[in-house]
Amino acid sequence: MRNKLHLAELQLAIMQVLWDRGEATVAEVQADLAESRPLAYTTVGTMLTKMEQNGQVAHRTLGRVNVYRPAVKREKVRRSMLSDLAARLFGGDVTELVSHLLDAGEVSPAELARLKRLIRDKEQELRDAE
Amino acid sequence: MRNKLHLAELQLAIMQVLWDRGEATVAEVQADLAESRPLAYTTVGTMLTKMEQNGQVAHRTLGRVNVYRPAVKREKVRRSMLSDLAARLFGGDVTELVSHLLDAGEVSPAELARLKRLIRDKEQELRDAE
DNA sequence: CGACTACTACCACCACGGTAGGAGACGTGT
DNA sequence: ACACGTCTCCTACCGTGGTGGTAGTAGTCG
Repeated sequence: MRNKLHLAELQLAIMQVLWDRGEATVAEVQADLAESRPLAYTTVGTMLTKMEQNGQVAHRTLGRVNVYRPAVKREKVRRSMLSDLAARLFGGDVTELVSHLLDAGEVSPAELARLKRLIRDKEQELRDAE
Repeated sequence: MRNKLHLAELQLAIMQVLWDRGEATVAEVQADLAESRPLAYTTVGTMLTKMEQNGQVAHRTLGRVNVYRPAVKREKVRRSMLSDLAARLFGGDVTELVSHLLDAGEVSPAELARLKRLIRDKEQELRDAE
């Protein structure tokens, strides 16, 4: 039984739409997804239904249209999937992970600066907690 | 057609064993996995076969035993899966990602220090490249 | 030699993500 | 009143990850 917080490819894409819009009809989701991945209307509908069964989205009926909304929090999913990957792929070694991130990705100097501040804040936080 | 660098749950666990040991027989993989997930010998064997078809592992026959070895580099997989997740889940926003990592996980002060140095190095690297 | 054991190879099967077609309900413009 | 377009719902299908049984084969030991 799959964890509700683990989202597959398309599911995640759909959730992004819902998170961004707050709620959306099948047509709206399909429209938003159309450029990156053109899908049949029914495909989106089916997926939404399955995701509702999984407890990942919920819907209310407005007139005769279903309006879907997220049933899991973006933050929760992010945290869950990320720490999952961190554990599985890096054995929880955060440093290794970030190192790969820096090597592989486009990290702008501005981002580096923000990262530095982030870490400083975290250090402060840990000190305060003591 | 799935990317060879995208590994599912069990596949990843198996790869970890192979990466750690360099190469291993089915029995060895099964033994290493036994504690975290007890699996039938045949399950491991089948999975290895499928992974060979996927080009993720290769094997040589030693006597009458198959010895499997990784056919993809740990670094490659890490980089690929990580940046994949970064893109899909955080829209490429590395700062957001690291922020979640710090909030969610156990980050020791020592790790924070290492992270700081990591970023400093990266900044230096970018400056030098200019 | 004959029984045991350790493996591999082949096959079956389920769950689920992903994809979509077709049926049927219903509001709307002419 | 009717044809149209729009929506939902049901059904189906494929690929693949994951799980394991069965059978055959090749060494090993009393």
